[in-house]
Amino acid sequence: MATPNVPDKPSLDGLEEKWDAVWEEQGTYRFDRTRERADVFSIDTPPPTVSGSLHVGHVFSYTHTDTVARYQRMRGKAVFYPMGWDDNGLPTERRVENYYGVRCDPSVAYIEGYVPPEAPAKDRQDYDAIGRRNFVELCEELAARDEVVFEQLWRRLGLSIDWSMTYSTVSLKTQRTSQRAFLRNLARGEAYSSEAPSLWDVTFQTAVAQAELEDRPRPGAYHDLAFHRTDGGGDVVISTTRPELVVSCVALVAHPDDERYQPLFGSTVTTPVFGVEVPVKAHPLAEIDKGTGIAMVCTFGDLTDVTWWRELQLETRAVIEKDGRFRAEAPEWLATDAAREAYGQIARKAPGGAQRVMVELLGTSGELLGEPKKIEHPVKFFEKGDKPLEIVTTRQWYIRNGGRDDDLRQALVGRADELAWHPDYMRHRYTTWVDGLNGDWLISRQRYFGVPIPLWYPLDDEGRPDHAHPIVPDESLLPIDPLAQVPEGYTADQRDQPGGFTGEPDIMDTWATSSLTPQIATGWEEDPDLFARTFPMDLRPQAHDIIRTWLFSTVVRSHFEFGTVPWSNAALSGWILDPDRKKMSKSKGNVVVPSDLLEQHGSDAVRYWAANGRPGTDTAFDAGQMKIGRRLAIKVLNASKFALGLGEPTAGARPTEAIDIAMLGELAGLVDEATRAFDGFDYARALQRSEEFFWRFCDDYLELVKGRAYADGPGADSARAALRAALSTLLRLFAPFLPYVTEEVWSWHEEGSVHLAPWPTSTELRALAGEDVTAGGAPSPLVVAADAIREVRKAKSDAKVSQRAAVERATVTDTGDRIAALRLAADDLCAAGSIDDLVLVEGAEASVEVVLAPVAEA
RNA sequence: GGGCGUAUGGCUCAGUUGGUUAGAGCGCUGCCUUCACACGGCAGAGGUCACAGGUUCGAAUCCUGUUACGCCCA
Repeated sequence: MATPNVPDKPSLDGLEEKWDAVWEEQGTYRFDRTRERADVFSIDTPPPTVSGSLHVGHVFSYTHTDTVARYQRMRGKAVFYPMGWDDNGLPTERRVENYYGVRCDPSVAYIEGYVPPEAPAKDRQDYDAIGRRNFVELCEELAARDEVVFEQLWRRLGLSIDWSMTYSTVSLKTQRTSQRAFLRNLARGEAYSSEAPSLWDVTFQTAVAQAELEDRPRPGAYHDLAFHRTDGGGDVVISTTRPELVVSCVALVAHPDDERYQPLFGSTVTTPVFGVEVPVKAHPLAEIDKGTGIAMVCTFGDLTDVTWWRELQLETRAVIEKDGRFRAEAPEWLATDAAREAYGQIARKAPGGAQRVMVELLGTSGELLGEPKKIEHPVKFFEKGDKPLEIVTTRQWYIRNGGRDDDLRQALVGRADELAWHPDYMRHRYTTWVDGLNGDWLISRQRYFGVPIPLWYPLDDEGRPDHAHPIVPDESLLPIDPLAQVPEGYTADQRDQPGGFTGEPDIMDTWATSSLTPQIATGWEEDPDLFARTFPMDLRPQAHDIIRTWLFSTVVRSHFEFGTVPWSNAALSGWILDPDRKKMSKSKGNVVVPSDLLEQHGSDAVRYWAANGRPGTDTAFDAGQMKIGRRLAIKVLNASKFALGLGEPTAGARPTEAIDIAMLGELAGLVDEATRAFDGFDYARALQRSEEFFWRFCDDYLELVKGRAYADGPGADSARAALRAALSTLLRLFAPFLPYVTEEVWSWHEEGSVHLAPWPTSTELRALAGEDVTAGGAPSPLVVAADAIREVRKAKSDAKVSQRAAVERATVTDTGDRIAALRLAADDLCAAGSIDDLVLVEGAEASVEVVLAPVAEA
C-alpha cells in the first residue's frame, strides 16, 4: 500500500480526459488473447448505425453492458469487448443522399475525383446522379467521418472497449465473412433464389423482409362493386378498398361454409368495366362477416391475395410495376377495345390516381353501388418508408428461417431454451415471432451500398440468365463484386453478352450481415486462434424491439453454420422515455444530445443514471438522477479523502473494536449480494445495494468512529484498518459504475488500475474482521449505535441547535442484548454525539431521552 | 383479436421464496456555515401499495376478474 497522496480539494473535473488517456496508453482494456475460452468473457456488442446519431438510449444500454464487462474483468476474466460500426446498407445510403445531394444511377460512369454539389438540391429528383462506384466512395467517406465522432463519445462515456478490435459491417473483411457465410448457406441448400411475389417499397425500389414491416392505420373506403354472373343469374357484389385493382382481378372467393355463395362455387363472373371472366372459389380465409362476405382476388392487393393465388392456383395478372405505377401497355388479358380504352386512363398512374379514375369509370357504368364507406384500416409499410408497400413479383434471394418448414421452425424455437434471457420473459418475444413466421427470410436488396451477393449467372444464346445454375466463386477469392469482377473461365468482354455471363446486381440486406456479428467479431475462418478463444460468445446485449430481426437472424445463421446458439446469455435493454413517458424520437424534438449530457453532468453521473435502469425496463430520462450520481461521485471523493487522510495504521493493525468488526461483517454481506446480482446480470441491484450501504456508511459509521480514528492508539488503529478495508472494497464495488472517480481515488493510494483489481470477496472481509459480533442473532453494535445517534440528532434538530451542541445526559432504554451491544460502542457514541453522560438502562419500552446542556448566553 | 409487461407518497423507483410499524432518493418544510464533504450535513411531513373478489393465522407480494398504460404480433 503506497503512502496516500490525497489532493487538498478533490474534484471530478477533468477526470475523463485524464483517465481515458491513461487507460489507452496502458492498454487497460486490451483483450488478453493468450487466455483459454473458459477464462474469457466475450461480448457481442451491437454495432451502432453510424449514419444515424447516437442518442441517450445508446448511452443507456451501452453503459449496462459496460458494467457487466467491468465486473467480469474484475472477476479475473479476459474480457473480449470489441466495438463494431454498422455502416452498411440503406441508412447510410439515405444519409449520403441527403448529406451530399446525390443519388445513385448505376448507368452513370465513374468520375475520377468527383466532387459533390456544394449544397444539396431541394428536391430529390434534382440530386446529382452519380455512378455506383462514386456513390459507394461517398458512403465510405461519410461513414469513416461519423465513426470518429462515435468513438470519442464512447471513450468519454468510459466504455471499457478494446479499441484495437473494432470492426465495420462493410469492410472488406466483413464482406468476406458475409459472402462466405452466404455461400455456405447456398451450398447446404439453406439459401435459394426464387421468382415470387415480394413486398416492394416503391420509394426505395427494393424488396423488404417480413421483419421490416409495420402496420400503420390509414384512411380507406369500402367500394361496393357489381360483378356479373356469366350464367345470367344477376350480379355478385363485393366490397374492396382497392377498386383500382379490378383490372388485375383473377377470382372471387368466399368462405366454404357461406350458404349465400355456395351455389356460385365453380361458376364464373365477369369483372366490372373490363369484362374479364374470373372463377368464383371457396377458401377458409374469406371472412363471412367482412363486407359482403365475398372478396376479389387481385395480383396482388395484399398478402392474403398471395395466399389465395398460391393455394387456389390462380392466374397472374400483374399491373403495378417496380416504380409503383400501373404498366403503360394495356394487359393482354383485356379482350375488348372498350376495356383497353378504359385501361388507357389508368396507365402510368400511381395507385391513388388510378383509384380516382376507376371510381369515376365504375360510377359511369353503374357498377359502383352506393357511396364508398370510409374506414380506417391497417396498411403495410416498410418501417423506413412512407408509401404503402406494393406486392411485386420479382426474383429474390432467401435464407430459410422456418417460415415454410415446420421442423426447422421447431428447431429454431427450441434454441430459445439454450439461452439465458435477461429478463427471462423476453424469450416469449422470440418464440412468438418464430411461431408466427409465414415465409422465408428475404435477404436480397436492389440497392448499391452493401455486401454484394457473390454470384454470376451464365447467359444463354439469347442473353437470358440461367438463375438455376449460378456461377459460384471459390471462397479463397472473396470478397468479390460480381459487377466488377469476372468469373473464372470467362473474359470481361463476355459480360452481358449472349453466351457470356452477367453479375448478380443485388446486395444483401444489412441484417444478412449483422446477423453474423459473432462470426465477424471473433474472426470466424479469419483468425482461428481468436475464434477458438471467444466463440460461442457469452453475451449478446441488445434492445428488445429487435429480437425479431437481429437476435433471431443471428440465431438462424449460427444454427446453420455451427449447430449451436451463438451466445449463452441475451440481455435485453429497455428504451429511454422522455419525462412524459413517450418514446424519445427526433421527430418529437425531445432528443437530448449525449455529448452535452456528459459535459454537463460528468460521465460517472450519467452512467449512474443509466445503471439504475434494470434490464428490460423502459426508463424515463431524468436529469435529477444524474445530479444524484454526481453527488455520489463527489461523496466518494470526500469520504475517501477522510479515510486516507487519517494517517497510516500501524503496520499489521487489525480491527479490534466491535463496531468496526460489525461494519466489516455487514460489508461482507453486501459483497455477497452485489456478486450474486451481477452474476444474474442485475447490475442495477448491485448498484442500489452498494449505494445504500455507502450512504449509511458515511452518515453513521464514519461519524461514529471519526473521533477515535483521529486519535492515537489501538482504537485508532482498529478504525483506520477497518476504514482502509472498507474503502478498498467500496471502490471496487463502485468501479463498474463510476469508473472515473474510483480510478482517481484508487490512484491516491494503490498501484495499478482499480479496473484490473480483483472483485472483492466476503471471505477476505470476514477473515479481516476475525470474529462475527452478530453471531447467534446478537444485535449489531453498529446498528444499535446508529439508532441511538439518530435519536440524539433528532433531539438537537427539534431543539434547533447545532449538531455540535453538547448533551448533558442521554438515557437509552432498550432490551438487554441491544444494551449489551451498545455498551461495546458507548465511547464512539459519546464522542459522535458530544454526550457527557450516557446512561444505559434495560427495559421493555425502548426510548432515548436526551438532556441538552444549557447553552451559554451570548 | 392474441402474447408479454407495468400500475407502490407530488416525481423516479426498491421491496429477494407471503411474515412485525411498506423503504430510498428527488422535490417540499425546518434547522445547522461542523476540523472528509455547502457540488454539503441533520431532521420532519407525506402512501387505505390501480380496482373488485378469493386463498391464508397473516397479502404490496399468491390466484381469478376488471380498468389504465406500454411494447410485440395478427
